[in-house]
Amino acid sequence: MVKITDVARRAGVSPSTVSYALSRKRPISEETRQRVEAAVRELGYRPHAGARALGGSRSNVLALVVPLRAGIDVPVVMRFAVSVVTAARGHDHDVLLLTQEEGEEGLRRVADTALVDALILMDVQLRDPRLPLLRSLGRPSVMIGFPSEATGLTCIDLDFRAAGEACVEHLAGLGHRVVALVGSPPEVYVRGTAFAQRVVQGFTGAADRAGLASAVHPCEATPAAARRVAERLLREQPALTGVVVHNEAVLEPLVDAFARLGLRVPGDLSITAICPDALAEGLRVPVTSIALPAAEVGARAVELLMRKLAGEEVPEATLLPPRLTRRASTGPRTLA
Amino acid sequence: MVKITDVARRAGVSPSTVSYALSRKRPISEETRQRVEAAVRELGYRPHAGARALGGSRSNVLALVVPLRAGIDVPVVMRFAVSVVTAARGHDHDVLLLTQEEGEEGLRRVADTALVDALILMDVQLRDPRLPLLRSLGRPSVMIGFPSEATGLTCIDLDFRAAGEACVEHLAGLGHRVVALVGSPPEVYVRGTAFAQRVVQGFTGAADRAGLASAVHPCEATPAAARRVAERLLREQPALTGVVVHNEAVLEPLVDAFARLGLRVPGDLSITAICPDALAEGLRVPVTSIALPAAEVGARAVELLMRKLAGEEVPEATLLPPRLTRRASTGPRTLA
DNA sequence: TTCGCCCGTCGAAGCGCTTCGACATCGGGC
DNA sequence: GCCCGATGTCGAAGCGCTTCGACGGGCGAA
Repeated sequence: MVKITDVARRAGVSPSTVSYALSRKRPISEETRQRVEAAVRELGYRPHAGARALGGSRSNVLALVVPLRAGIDVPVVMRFAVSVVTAARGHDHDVLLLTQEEGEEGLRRVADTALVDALILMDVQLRDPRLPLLRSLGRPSVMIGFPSEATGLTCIDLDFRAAGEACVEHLAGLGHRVVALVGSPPEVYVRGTAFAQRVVQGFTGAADRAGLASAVHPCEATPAAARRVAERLLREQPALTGVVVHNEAVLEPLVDAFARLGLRVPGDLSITAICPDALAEGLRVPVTSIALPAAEVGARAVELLMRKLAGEEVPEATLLPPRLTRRASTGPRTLA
Repeated sequence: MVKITDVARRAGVSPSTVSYALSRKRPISEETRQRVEAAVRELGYRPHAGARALGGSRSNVLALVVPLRAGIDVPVVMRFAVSVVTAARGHDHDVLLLTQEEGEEGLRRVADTALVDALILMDVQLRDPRLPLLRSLGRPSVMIGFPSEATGLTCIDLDFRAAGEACVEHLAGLGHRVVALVGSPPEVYVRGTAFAQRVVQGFTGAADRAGLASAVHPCEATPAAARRVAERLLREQPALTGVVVHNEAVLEPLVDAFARLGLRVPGDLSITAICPDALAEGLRVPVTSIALPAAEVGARAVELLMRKLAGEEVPEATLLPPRLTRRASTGPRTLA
């Protein structure tokens, strides 16, 4: 193994100079640095990760905790993971993969052994048991998703309020005047899930600003509930022509229910959703939708972590702008 | 941070004794060990990973290289990854996630910096450019999948020959006397892909042993090709009642083609496949199939690596027994 | 000219752990 | 009763890197 002293000898300098030349933590003359870099190249020098971590108290490794739970969209998780790894490499860091299963003990372990410098958590729960731990870990962390109470921590996610707004604005732009939001199950709002409420706020606010008539309907995650909501919508808002769905589980049954009620999409009814692209694309009528920008979230999460590692202050909450993908389910209001 | 000297002081022994007590690399009296362990618990001691790696020249980290390429079945990859992480944790190791994108340079980097002790590669190509690198890396590695030439390396995968056999035996057991294999595209056989040829060998051998009439049909990965193969099968083997499909891309079109030709499954034709469970389950007629046992492959890969790290010799090739899942697509031969 | 300063470099002291050799103690075999 | 080999423990020497303090030389200011 070639070590720093070998490089030093070859370049005719001391080991500390080599270290400084490579880390640029102290001024080194251009000429000396050139010689050092040449020696590094010629010898194929690679600093020993363990030694570096021990000496410099930085391992240059991030922990990424991925969820396993049922109901998780695996391809989305994978996209997060890949974007995190790629972004981390861009900052000269590697990524250690932890499974949710390892739980708090796993987090504590990798943090306490200084195996990692910082952590990224995915699939954060509203009342996530790991929050107090994160606060006391003594290492920077970023959560992908928003728990109900995250003071002192850092979160990043899609801006669900803007997503709600974007859906409404899209419909308004197509001429729709009466819209409805089919939302999450009632208990989600009761628990105060941040992202669900944000959607409602965005939806309602945008509808008001655009002068649309609007209504919000929470909906259980069952096909039967979807059917009931569909019927109720038509009864209570006979002039309804635009629907926003923020409830993955009922999107398909809801579309079916509308069809069974004799409504054509988008002829009679335009539908937009906030859901994974795969779901929106796979339906009989592909649905105009806003998806979670996994790649961007991952990259930004890493960036936040790097800034925290550098001692910078970062915002507690980062919200990413939604992007709406037009598909077959939305069209201009037809004046029947 | 609590360090080994703190533990030593508390337990009233020297640091080296603590080290030996914990690693059990030298005999330590039961009583002393108890005291050391108590001190560890009371102080919440965690050995510093970097120091450990530096002192002991073992980082206790494995690298896992996951594929990104198009056409990759992401959930399957994820299942591999999770099983590798879980198995690694069972051996007190962590897992560093590398993306295929990083390429050979990434492998060299994590190996040369001693960030990892050993490597696991997924999605191995037949003539994988990384093979010579693996041989020269000076660290143990295991490949999931078989390249065409892997002397001196270690591979593990599903036993595709046995999978071919199992399909035939299942059909033979149901009374079928004339069977066909719809295989991979011709060029796959031309290139000598190990796993494709193994399936053919297993299929043919088992058919011969069972006294069945059999034929093998390579098939391009297009719906049109699937239709052509379906027609040809019926023309050339009029008495055909059993089909084995080893070509994910054409399974669905092939089933459709048979339906369009007026054959009912499994009434007229029994079909088995070697493909991911999700695909087999998702078809109109769920297909009896043999899937890649991702969890087991991952766990075994880690085990092989651990044995190599321990200096043991391990077999170059490990083949896992296939397991056939019965679904609706196979039934007894009906004597029309 | 001299003082003080900054630039560029060096030497040495760790970082926290493992491991090697040494040493003391204790039995058992002759 | 003595020697020898286990057995159990200790001290010290690294592992390869970073970093701190120091130092010499050059330069601008006084």
